[in-house]
Amino acid sequence: MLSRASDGPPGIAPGDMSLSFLKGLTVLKCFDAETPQMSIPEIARKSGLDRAVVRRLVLTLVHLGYVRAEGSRYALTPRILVLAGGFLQGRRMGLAVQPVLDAFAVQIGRPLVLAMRDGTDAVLVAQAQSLAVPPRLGFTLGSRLPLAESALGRALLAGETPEAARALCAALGTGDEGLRAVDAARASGIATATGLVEAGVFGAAATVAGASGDLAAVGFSVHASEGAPPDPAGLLTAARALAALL
Amino acid sequence: MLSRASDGPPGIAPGDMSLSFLKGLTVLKCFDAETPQMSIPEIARKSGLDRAVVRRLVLTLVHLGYVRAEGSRYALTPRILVLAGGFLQGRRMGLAVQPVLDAFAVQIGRPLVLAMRDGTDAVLVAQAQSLAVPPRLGFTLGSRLPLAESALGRALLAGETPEAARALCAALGTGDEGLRAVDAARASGIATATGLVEAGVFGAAATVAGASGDLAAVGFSVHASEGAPPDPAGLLTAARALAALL
DNA sequence: AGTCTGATGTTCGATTATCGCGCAGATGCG
DNA sequence: CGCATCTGCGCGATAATCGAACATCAGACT
Repeated sequence: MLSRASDGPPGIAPGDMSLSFLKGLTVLKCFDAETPQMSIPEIARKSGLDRAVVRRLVLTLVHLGYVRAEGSRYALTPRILVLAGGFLQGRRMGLAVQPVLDAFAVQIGRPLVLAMRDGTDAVLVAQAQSLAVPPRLGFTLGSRLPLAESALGRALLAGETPEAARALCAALGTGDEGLRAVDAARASGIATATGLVEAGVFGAAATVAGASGDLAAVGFSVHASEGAPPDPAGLLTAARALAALL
Repeated sequence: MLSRASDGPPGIAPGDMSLSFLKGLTVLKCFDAETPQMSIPEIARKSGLDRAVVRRLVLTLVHLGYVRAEGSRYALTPRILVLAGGFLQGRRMGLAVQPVLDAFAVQIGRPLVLAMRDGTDAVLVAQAQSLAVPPRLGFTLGSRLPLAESALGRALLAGETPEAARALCAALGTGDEGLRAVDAARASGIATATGLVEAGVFGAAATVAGASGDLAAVGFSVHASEGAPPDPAGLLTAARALAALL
């Protein structure tokens, strides 16, 4: 995992990268939902790096304000969100995308989420509530969803070329069902998934082919206990409106 | 700005940090709302680093998937949000905080935001909509607000000890008005600010003294054109509910 | 079209920042 | 108390990094 070796063409020559920076980012991503707070040796075990190396990297993060010491353990600070804000504000998520997402959430009557592909995952990049419906799995910005088993992921795959979608499904080791679901989504415009990410949950999503080249998916999910889901056709309208903004 | 030198006690010895990692993070934070897309020389100018150094650091970010090339310019990818997700999920923002924030946004009738202090700024860490009210300034997670001129910032200062609040106001070079506003907020429980962050906007916030030590502020804002703001007392109830979760 | 200039991309020998072993101290357990 | 294990940290050796200099590119001008 910690490697300057290129895994695929066109790779980046090892001499064209910074090993220390790569290690530093490896340390940074050790802080996650399961382990928000860790000691130096815990980070060393999780990252596979030497304790002394981890110590210098963590102290660098402390110096810059991204991490703070809590006793002999370390945790991320809110400053890490500012890095995310660079992405969100750079793409005008707050100014342009969020109001449209909010309006469609009200119109459709369900909380909506917007996701983009990151490797073989769908990553949440915006969300809107329409009612005080509790998020089912506690998703936040940055939450990952599987590409082949979630409606959002399938909508993202549907937005790729058939070749790219097939390659991604192969990389995921997904069965024919996932690829068929993606093909169906491409044909109908609406991707669905039931009970794959969470038992009893139906999800629907539409592909957002951004005018400036960004690919995203907008969708909602409904638990069986909440009654029948709304007509997903509204997602197509939302997708068209969002496409102009991405 | 790019320095291993310690600015305040207790500092971290230069030998205890990684200069390459520090430079890398300096490059990462160059990507912001104003400059979401930059070339190597542009990043070099903005960061004060040599072009060759920037090139290696940027290619490291490309290799790890945090940045992608768009022609000869580079931009952040959604993967950067996953780092933010580590913070958000580690503090159960999605699972525990968001539903409470959503419920109070409905109850109070205004979109609500939750902020935490980051140095001399307030940083947005969560937000909830009640109606399809467009965010005024396009705020996203990670957006910064001034500590002394915003209701949220003043509520955060009110949650600090009087000594710490005074020191922060001194560091900000704020006038007596800011400090008086903080003192008033500490007394009443509600911080307010009118027309300082944006003309014609009234903001109100309450301090959230988290049970586990986290300090936050919850608040809303209303533009004069939207009519009278709701009674801010609801923020006190929201603050108490959120305090149990932070 | 050709030339010039400034900007940008890239290389590689020199230098220094980084590595990680080994030691000292702390902690927990029998 | 003794022992085993874990953690923090120093410093000589070395590999990673630096950045000057060169190569290439892009745009302006004639």
